[in-house]
Formats: sequence, structure tokens, C-alpha cells
Amino acid sequence: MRMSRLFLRTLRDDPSDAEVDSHRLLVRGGFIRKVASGIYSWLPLGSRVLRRVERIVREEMDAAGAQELVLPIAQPLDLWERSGRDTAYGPLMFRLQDRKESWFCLSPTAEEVITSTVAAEYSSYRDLPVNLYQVNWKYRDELRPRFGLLRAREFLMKDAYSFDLDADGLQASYRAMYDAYHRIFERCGLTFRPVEGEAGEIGGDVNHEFMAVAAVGEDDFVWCRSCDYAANVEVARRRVDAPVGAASGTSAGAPDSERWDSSRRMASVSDPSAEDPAGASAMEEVFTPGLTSIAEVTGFLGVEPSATLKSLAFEAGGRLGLALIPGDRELNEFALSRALAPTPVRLLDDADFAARPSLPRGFIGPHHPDVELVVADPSVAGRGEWVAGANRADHHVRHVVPGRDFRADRFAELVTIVTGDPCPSCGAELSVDRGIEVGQVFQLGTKYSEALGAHYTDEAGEKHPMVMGCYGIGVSRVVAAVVEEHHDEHGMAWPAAVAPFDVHLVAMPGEEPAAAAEALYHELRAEGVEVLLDDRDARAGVKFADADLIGVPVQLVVGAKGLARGVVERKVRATGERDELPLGEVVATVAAALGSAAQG
RNA sequence: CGGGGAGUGGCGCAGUGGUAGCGCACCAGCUUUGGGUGCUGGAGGUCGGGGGUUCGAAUCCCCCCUCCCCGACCA
Repeated sequence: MRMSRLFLRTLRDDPSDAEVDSHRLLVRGGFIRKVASGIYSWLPLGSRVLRRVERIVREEMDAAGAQELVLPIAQPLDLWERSGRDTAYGPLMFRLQDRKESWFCLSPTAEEVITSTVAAEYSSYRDLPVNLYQVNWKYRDELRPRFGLLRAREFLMKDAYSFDLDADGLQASYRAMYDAYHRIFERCGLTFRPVEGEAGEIGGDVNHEFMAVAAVGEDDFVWCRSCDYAANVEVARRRVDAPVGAASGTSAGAPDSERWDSSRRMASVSDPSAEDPAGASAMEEVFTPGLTSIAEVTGFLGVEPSATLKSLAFEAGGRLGLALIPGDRELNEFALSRALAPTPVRLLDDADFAARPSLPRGFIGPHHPDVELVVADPSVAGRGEWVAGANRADHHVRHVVPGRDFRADRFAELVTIVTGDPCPSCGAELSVDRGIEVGQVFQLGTKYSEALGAHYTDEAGEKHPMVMGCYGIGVSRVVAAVVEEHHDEHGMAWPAAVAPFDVHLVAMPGEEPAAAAEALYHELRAEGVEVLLDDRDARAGVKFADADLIGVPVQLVVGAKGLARGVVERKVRATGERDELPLGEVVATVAAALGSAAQG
């Protein structure tokens, strides 16, 4: 491609609405342009990257035995009513009416359509298993589109659906996809990690999310430094018999005396002033005027945050409940929801507190008379006594002893895992990192096959629902994730496999360089190399800056100085390494390097 | 949905009642010729939309729309 003809305008200034590097650079480099909030046009350079990612996805999906098809984007809403996801998605779905006023939606995913499609065609055990996929645009009317391509309302997604006879078959299908995903993300040049995930609206049981490690990611995930445990923070756990306060002792800088010894789980060692629970002091009310935060209370009373009890009020099934966690920890709301499932849980908000004067916000304690359900993190039982709210405005109580002064109706892991917590499987230290969710694999089961009638008849003539799995990859999101990982202050630095071109051939000003570059352009293309030729009538500085911004992995600079010595300069964009190639060897050397890179 | 902010030429921005400006980009020319060169000239804007106040509105008032940020939410 000749840059003089390429539909491209690079920007010298950063777009004002771009917050993250991928968004900023993709716009500056002329890869994408915003059309509406969360909706982008893919200009030629961006389109080329997208196609290369798609190609990798298709190759690996095909290799894993999946078959490509194309499903509609506009889907009848009644299909979604049959699965119940019409209401589950709610306003997240774009909806539209045709001229006959029938309702449609723009597909956010395609379980309903694929399941009804398979149900219509297949009915025998002889037909299964089958795995079908598509690469198609998806729509989600996000509350808040953000970060350019990372949270868009229109995005390109590969979605695959497997149909098996039974759970064993599903395991095999799932495993094949799990392995294919590793190859796909590796080929795209991403540093990633599969983690146990939350099911979300899709439903189902076992699932993994593939996280591209990135500071701008919207998901926190936990991983163990010594074993292979890894999970989205929403579902992450810590070792249940963990010594209370271990995490705060290391991460919050508490003195050693604050640490708990797992062999002595009772409170006596935690606080020199604490007494043995057996003979613990009675609860003692303390005047704490206006001190509603943990930090204020601990500062005022001279205790560690880990010695305070956080009581969070919630409503579940019409009942008032309290979630109890140590004061130095944050509540994992997903964990609370899981603990009370299927009853929906809602933390009380400002309006609720205003309506319930008996609940003095900031001063709530675990022994509140109105509370009908107390759910406590296991660590709450591990400490002999606590500082807690007194259920009276401007008052706290100390020497609150679990079992004596309050009790939990239920124990469940409720705290959000932080770096330093013990791994649930091996006990070693966990770390928390941020990631971009670029893919997810689910074991769905029979939810959709039952709702939409995807059954098969077995050898004995009995009917069974097909056992399904579904597997997504955010193709457009992968593009952004790759830029997040592969860029520097000058611009993008694409991994060869997904770069818009293989080689950026830069002709320096002058007639001789132009002619030499022209010749190389033809020779390289004859070797199958995809070349971007900068044949523009522009200054050298402009060309160099654009080449670094666009980020094609190899730059070949043809200039008068080099030509006088019979050489062309080569620069590797990612590393900045430069060397010189004799003019006569350029084509063979570059083609060979690309060939070996493609194999590796 | 709650809170905050912004809409002025393709991009980035200035302009607080008196005839719309700057930088970049774009066009023409000169200059320059290995890291966004310097100069000259030029084209390009119903100042988000509607209503109002005023002799006069980008500017003040009202309504609406769009976009961005924080939060809630999240294949």
C-alpha cells in the first residue's frame, strides 16, 4: 500500500476524550474514529489489524474442530423471551421495531439463536458433538461506554457454542476451547492469564475468563504465586482457616504483635490490652461523636482497623440483614449475593437509612435488635473481641465478643481478597492484578437447550437436552489490549502477527531514494511481504514520526546517505534496534525473517 | 440513575454583550532535505439545537440534545 493513496490522517495532538493509551494511539494513528459514544469506524489501518486478529481466531477455532457460520445480528425479541433473558438483560439490549411493529434486538450474544438453530436441524445422538462459531458484531447499550474499544457499545466478538451428549462430552469440548484460547492469545502477543470467573447473565457453572494483564483493565483478578490458583476477584477466596489479620499485618503495616498465629486463634495475642475471652470484659459503650468511618474510630480509640468490626446493612427477601467483616477489609458484594442466593441482596442506600432511623449509619453493630439475618465472614469468629458500632448514634462499643454478645446466622467468605491473603488451595501468598477480559469460556449445561427445545434421542430412544458450552472472544477488544501491552511514548509497536503491515518502507526525500524504495516495494510484495510504502512528499521527520506512531514492526529506511554506501537501514520498532542491510540482500533477508517469525 | 465538566473550522484550544480567533492539519508558492523545518498567501465555522432577554448574544436566561469524567452497573 502506498501511503500517498492510503486513507489516513494521523493527528499530532491527542484526542481530548481518550483516557487510555490504546484509545489515544488508535485514534492518533488513524486506525479508528468515533462515530457515537462507544461506536467506532475502523479505518483501513485498523481494519487490517482487526482482520489479522480474526484470522488467528478462525485458524485456531477451525483447528479445534469448530465450524464457522454467521448468525443474524437483528434477532426477534420473542426468542429472548423464551429464555427469559429479555428481562435479564433489560436496558442493556438495543431494541428496535420493524414497520409491522414487531420487536427485535441487536444481538449482545447468540445463545438463543444458535440453540434454536441446532434444535431445528439436529435430533440424534449420532449428530453430536458439534461446535459452531461466528465472528460478528455485537451490541450492548452500556450504561457507560469507556476507554475507546475496551468498553464499546458495538464490538466484534467471536462466539462459539458447543453441543454435547453429556457432561463428559462438554468437558472435552470445553478443554478444546480452553486450549485453543491459549494459542490464540499467545499468537496475538498478549500476556494473559485464565482465571475462574463470574457467570454473569449467561448463567452456567464452570467458567474461566482470560485476562490480558493491563493496568487499565477493568477487572481485578487474584493469582497465587506458588500454585495455579487464579480467579476473578469477584469469586476469589482465601484460605478459610487463615489467621485473622494476616493480610492487614503485611499490607497495612500493622506491628508484628498484631499478627495472629494460626495455632492460637483466640484473641489474646492480638492486643495486649485484650483479655482472655473466657474472662473478657463486658461490652463497654464509648462516646464517638460524629466518627462514622473506620479510620476515624480507630484513630480516636487507638486500635487497629483489624480490631474493628464492620457491619454492613442489607435487605434480602424483605428481611434486614447485616454482613460482618473485619474493619480493615472490604466487602465482596458478589460473595454476599452468592451466600444468600437465590434471594436477591441489596445493600442499603442513603434513602433506606433515611427511612430507618433505628439504623444509625456509621454506628451499626452486630447486635442490632431489628436485624433478622447476620452473615459473617469466618474471620469474624477468629477474634476474641471487637470494637463495633453501638447501634446508637455517636457511640461505639468495645469488648464485643462473638458468641456472647452477638452471633452469626451464617458464615460465608465475604471479604474482597487483597494482595498478601493466603491462597485457598496452597496457602501461599496471593497477588491481585488488573486485567482486560479478552475471552471467556463457559460450561452452560442445559439451560438453553431445555428452554429452546434442543434435544436429542439416544440409542435407547430416550430424549435428552443437549449439554452446551459457550466461548467468547472480544476480537475488537483484543486489538485494544494488544496496544495497551505493545506501545511506547512514540506510538504503537504491533506484534508481527497482528500488525497492519509486515514492513514499513520509508522513502527519504529525493529522487534516488524514491526510485530505490519503489523497486524494493515491488520486490518485497513479489515475495508475499505486506508493505506500507511511505512515498509521500513529506519531510523525513514527519515520516519517521508517523512510522513510529503506526507501529509496523519493521521499518526499512531508504535514504540518499545509505544508498551512497549501498545499504538500507532497518529498524525494529519494538526494540529500536537498527542495522544496515546491503541493498541487494534486503528482500531475501526481510522475507526470511518474516518467514521464521511466522513459524515461531 | 446520582454527582461533576464540556460542546467554537478535520484535531487541539482561546474568546464574559459590540462585525468570530490561534496552533496543527488542508490548498498554492518559496525555503528546507535523516526526527513533526521556516516564511508568505489562501480556503474552511448557521459558535450543539430551539426559544427568550437586548438596539445588538458564542457570551445572559429557559428547555432540549450530544459528549467526557467519578460512582452505581457489566457479555
